Amino acid sequence: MQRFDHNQNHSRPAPLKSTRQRQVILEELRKVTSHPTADKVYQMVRKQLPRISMATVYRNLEMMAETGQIQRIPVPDGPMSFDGDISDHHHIRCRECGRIFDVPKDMRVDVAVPEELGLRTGFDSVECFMQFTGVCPDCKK
Amino acid sequence: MQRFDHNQNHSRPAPLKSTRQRQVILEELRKVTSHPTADKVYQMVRKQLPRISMATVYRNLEMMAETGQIQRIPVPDGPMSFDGDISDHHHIRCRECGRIFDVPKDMRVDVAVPEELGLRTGFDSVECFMQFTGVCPDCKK
DNA sequence: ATAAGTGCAAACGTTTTGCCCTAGC
DNA sequence: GCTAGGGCAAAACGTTTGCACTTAT
Repeated sequence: MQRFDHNQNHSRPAPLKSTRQRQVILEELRKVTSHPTADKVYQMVRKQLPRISMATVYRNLEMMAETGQIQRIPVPDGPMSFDGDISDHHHIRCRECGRIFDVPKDMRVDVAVPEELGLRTGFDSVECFMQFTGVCPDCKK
Repeated sequence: MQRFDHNQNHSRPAPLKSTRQRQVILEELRKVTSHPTADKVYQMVRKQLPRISMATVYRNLEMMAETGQIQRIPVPDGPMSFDGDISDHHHIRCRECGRIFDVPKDMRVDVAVPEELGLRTGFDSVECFMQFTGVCPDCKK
């Protein structure tokens, strides 16, 4: 089934139990800058919790995104990536190697646009998903 | 396997044969404004070509995107959509019903950003994928 | 004790593939 | 006649779900 709403700001109630799985997932995600996919997170936490399942990883990533503890980074035409850094920033993805890097959000971008767009299209609560791509310094060779 | 490059501007050689399947797919895509997914395109062309297969639809959509005859619209967290209108414009997607609408590209958006970003990140040929979301007039009720 | 959370395996929706057949050139 | 392209079925991929078991509260 198709899910249309990938907005992460609908905060849901915080989890009721504190589990080792959750702790490790969040820890690992916060200690890297690599914006891993669910599968990468699974590989990372498996070193500490060899019996953890993918389902648990997915369930917790989803929950953490909805409670605002992590950020989801939808990758057009690729698997979802995750970011333990929830500060407001952009991402730039290398078209060669696929790696995602942070971009500080201090530029004159997408600022006045959503309101203007709402007026012109009749849409409510307009948001803008934006992702930069390019060829990273490493891949320039 | 993961595909990182969803850029549609790497024009590949034009197809060698003209087939009925190709004609119908392109026709149908050009006659609607609804930005259908591959499955929707399949349903559309099946009325004229009941024996066509999904594989053919996917193969042709990919080829047409790479030869610049159609546009791919990656939908974050949803199936790829397609647009027979290849003129330069943005899209806005309703978070309630999932429909995609056109937005004219005449706003002061993403203009000077890529160059500046290149300087600041060391990336080459920076591009910006941008997609707006909101609640469409119909879904406001 | 209870119910939230886990692991496992199976299912899901989307997209791709291999193989053999069909049909444009 | 040659080979690009098609149909079919199966596989691949990322993700979700049902269910019985475990564990934090």
